[in-house]
Amino acid sequence: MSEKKREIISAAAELIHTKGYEATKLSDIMQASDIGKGQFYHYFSSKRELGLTIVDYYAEMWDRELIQGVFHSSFSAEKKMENMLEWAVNYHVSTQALSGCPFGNLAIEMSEHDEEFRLKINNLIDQWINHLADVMKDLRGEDQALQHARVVVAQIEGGILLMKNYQDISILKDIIAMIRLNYLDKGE
Amino acid sequence: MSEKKREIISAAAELIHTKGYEATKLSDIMQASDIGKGQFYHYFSSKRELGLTIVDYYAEMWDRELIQGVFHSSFSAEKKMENMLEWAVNYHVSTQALSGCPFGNLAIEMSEHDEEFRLKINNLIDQWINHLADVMKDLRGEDQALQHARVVVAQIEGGILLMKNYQDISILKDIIAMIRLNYLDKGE
Amino acid sequence: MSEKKREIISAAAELIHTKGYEATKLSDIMQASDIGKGQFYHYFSSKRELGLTIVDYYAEMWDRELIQGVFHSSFSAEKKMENMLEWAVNYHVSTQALSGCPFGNLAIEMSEHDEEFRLKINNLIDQWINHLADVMKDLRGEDQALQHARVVVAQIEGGILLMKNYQDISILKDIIAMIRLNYLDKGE
Amino acid sequence: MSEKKREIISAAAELIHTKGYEATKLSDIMQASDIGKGQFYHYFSSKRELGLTIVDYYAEMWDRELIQGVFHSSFSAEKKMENMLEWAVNYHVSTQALSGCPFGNLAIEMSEHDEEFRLKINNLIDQWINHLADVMKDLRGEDQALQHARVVVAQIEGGILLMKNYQDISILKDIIAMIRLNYLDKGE
DNA sequence: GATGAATGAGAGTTCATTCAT
DNA sequence: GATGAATGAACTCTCATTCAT
Repeated sequence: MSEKKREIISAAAELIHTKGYEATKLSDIMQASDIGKGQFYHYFSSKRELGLTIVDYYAEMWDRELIQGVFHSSFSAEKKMENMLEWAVNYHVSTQALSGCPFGNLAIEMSEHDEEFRLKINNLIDQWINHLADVMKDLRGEDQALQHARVVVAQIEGGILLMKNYQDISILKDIIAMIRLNYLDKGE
Repeated sequence: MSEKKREIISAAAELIHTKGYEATKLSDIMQASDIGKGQFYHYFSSKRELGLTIVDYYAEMWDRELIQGVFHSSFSAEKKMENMLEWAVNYHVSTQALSGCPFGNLAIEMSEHDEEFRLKINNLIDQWINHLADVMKDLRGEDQALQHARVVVAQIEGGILLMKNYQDISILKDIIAMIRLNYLDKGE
Repeated sequence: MSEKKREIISAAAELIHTKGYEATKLSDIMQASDIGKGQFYHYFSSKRELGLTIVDYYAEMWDRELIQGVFHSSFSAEKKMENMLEWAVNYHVSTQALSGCPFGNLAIEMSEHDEEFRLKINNLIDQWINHLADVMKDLRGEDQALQHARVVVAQIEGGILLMKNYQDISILKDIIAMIRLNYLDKGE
Repeated sequence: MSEKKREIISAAAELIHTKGYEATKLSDIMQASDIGKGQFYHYFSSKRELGLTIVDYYAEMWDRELIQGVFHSSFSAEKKMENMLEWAVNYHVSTQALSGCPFGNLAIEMSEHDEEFRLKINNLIDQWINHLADVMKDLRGEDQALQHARVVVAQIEGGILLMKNYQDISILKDIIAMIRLNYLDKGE
């Protein structure tokens, strides 16, 4: 993939993360990645195609950081869970972004009226939940492992939503802390 | 408030709930509420003002159904919690809408770049959390009541997000069931 | 129909007559009828809809001048034929337009890839041929009346094509004269 | 001329025949002849130059099939006329194309606003008419030979126009049959 | 209080053409 | 001789908003 295409994707990803898909205009993207109209359409056939490519771009990051970096690591279940929680918070701390979850936002904006977006995003979320369910099995046995995984993911995504609405990252930190308390520090 | 204005608000609220604020066009609203351009601008000075009015409209519903109907009722803390959970699920069951949470969606779409929207929505969420914190105090003592309230709200909002992305209401039902298990059926 | 809409139609009809449908740009139409983009789309939902409306506009003229004015007149068959030929030449003489036949041009441009255009135009041509076939029956009996009607229409449309390519109206006049000779002055 | 250039010309000729000059985009041509932007501009300096080249390409075919193949043959005038009529119908039968006459279409689309196109096409048509006039002289004497030639060409081109608008080749066949009847089977 | 015509900036997209490699 | 990235004007169309009646 050409350098320029990558540049467009990452500039657009950031814009869409911040403003949403619909509110991000092609002109914003062109300005942010310093290209003209023609060049944009040289690389992408439409704004929607760019949007879908961005989801793929998140999917790669996701796979690298979460699936490979956390779940496929050789750490213990406890440590995996801990790393996942840290990773979730750190993303928002490091970017100082109070924009929320990049694909959580897209999930809400696109799921109902664009099936292709929905499925791509759902694939990410479903992977997350399933890998977490495996960790749950190690942590607390087979019983309701999937349900607990869903609860944790919901809690994180909901926590990010609250953080965004309060524009205060400590809200998310607190909620993540509660997950830790509930699933990791139980017996202590 | 004139009947027509109310009609516009409720038609627009539904559209925005489904498609989002940005993706809902004035023309959609005019068509859905059967009015012309002139009449719209007679009642509202701008699309944004309508949007803000819609948040107020949700605030009324909110106050009626959740604050008065649940938290200010004379039921026990357990029953209040139970009713709140039922109310949360029922909204999505009854409307068969897989559109998600009307103001949760707006929170994500608007919080970062429109402070007035953010504050209005935050007011609703904050009320919810604070009233729930009171219930928590009754249920399980002062300790971390606010944190637990936030966790529950996050879990519900996150559950709705997952439900929307899976386009499957059972996801939300399961997550709500887990909250019930965690906070209500503990000792049983 | 509003005056403005009529103005747009007639300005656009002339442009499309001269330059063709595809080569006539919205900006040409806007300039010629002195309107802005918005106003155009207030009256028409698309360029194509305008195009179809223009065919209807020709159909009206057609009905008025040819069907009512010539074929439904109380003249003899000879006189009807004569009037039709005169009308055909006069259109091109009076407008000094060497643009050809307004809907003959469209027939060629649109027939193959836009069925709605094709059918609308075909309706005009078919009416012409059928009314002329009736005149032929009066003139020279039932035998091959339809075939002769088609031949005459083909000769006229083909004559207009030659006229346009030679950019010389005398070509058309000559061909019309030959039709007259063939069908009207036979016995003389 | 390189093989590739010939390929581009024939692919573009077919596209323009079907869709028209304006509606045929460079991208269509590039796709149909499997070349890139650079290669196109290596062989042609512009779309217009390609268009003019295509008329030349038709002129060659024209010369080969009609002028040499029919008019310069050693057949009798009757047989030449007959062969010309057969050739005219066969082109549309064999290609099953209801796209009409390749340069008749161009004549209508281009004659009025591109003098170079007009003259090139006019050259073809004029040759046709003049050669046919010679045949007419043999067939029916000097009297109005040119006029009759024009009428026949007009009838054929008009017949093709009707055929295209009816999307029915039998219309053309019928009209050609009438020419035969009029000029060849007269005395029989 | 209501209508819908008018506005015009800007949306996403197309396209012939140029240019660096 | 060939590639495809880059250009930018122009294209059809959208939209929130204003204005005259």
